[in-house]
Amino acid sequence: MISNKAKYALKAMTILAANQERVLSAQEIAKKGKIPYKFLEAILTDLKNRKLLRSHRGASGGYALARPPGEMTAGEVIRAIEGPIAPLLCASLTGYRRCEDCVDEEACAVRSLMVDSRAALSSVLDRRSLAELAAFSQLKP
Amino acid sequence: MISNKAKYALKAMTILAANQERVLSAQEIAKKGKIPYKFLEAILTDLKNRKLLRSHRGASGGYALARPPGEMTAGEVIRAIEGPIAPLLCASLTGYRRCEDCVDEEACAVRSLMVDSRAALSSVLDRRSLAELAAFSQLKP
DNA sequence: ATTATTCCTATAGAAATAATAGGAGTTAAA
DNA sequence: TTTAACTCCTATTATTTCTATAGGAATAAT
Ligand code: FES
Ligand code: FES
Repeated sequence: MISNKAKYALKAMTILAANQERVLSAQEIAKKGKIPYKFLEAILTDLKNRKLLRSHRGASGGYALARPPGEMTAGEVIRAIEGPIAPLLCASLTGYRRCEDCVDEEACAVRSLMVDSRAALSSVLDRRSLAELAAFSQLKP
Repeated sequence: MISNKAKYALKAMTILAANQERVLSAQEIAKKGKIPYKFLEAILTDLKNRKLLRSHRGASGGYALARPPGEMTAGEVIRAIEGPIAPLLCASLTGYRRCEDCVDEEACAVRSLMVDSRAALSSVLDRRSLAELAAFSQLKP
């Protein structure tokens, strides 16, 4: 289970991808995505610090994707907010950490299960681009 | 990311599957898996209440799998401890719940992504039996 | 100037996580 | 029949994470 925060982040990024030509204000995104405004602000700041968004201050400012939506993936967004997608750190590529309680990692059945889970998850999250998400959301306009 | 609790549950179930012939005490499992004893006790109680384990009280008592390890899956264990494996409830089969903030679920790109993620995860977790986990852990004895 | 924005810091309640503690009840074996 | 090894039950607690909310300073277009 992912947090609301990650879900809102994905929604916001999808909305931005679907309006790639314009800069959207946090207010606009909050309204379109039914996301609590102040919470969204914090999320957008995170995404900006992680270099997934660019921001423009002042009147008619707002947020825009840092790169073309075809080159950004859902996995990146989730990692930016939640950290590694592997169910256990011992199975993570991006945030590996040893399990104190497992003597032999190579022989650990739980780890092997989680390595496979990570791969399965990654095959979905790291292959789906924001462009695809935006396209899907416009199937029913 | 899953909780320590779920990880310990998987380890405990794997240990039990690898010693299918005997009844193991919580102490024994705690030692073999390097799991905090009192914490493990609570976990085993959960697994028993969810009918994944059978317990025998008193001297030479302990815990044993409720069914043959070939017929129990990692997915069952995780669901018993963590609840649904879908990243969002709107994408869950076992614990479906509507998203308040999404107007049209069918057109929601985030949901579609999570439906696919759930399927990918399930294809690993619901296909791996405890017997397989036990076998793996004995590759290096 | 005015207004619409991002940006920054601080706060905070609620829930989940990860245990620990102590003891009551059960059962097999000595 | 005692005793030791167990499960089982009920609390308690510290820490962290989640999910926001509040208020105002900095910035930029008009
Ligand atoms: S090595 Fe991480 S669960 Fe065993
Ligand atoms: S319906 Fe659940 S995220 Fe949109």
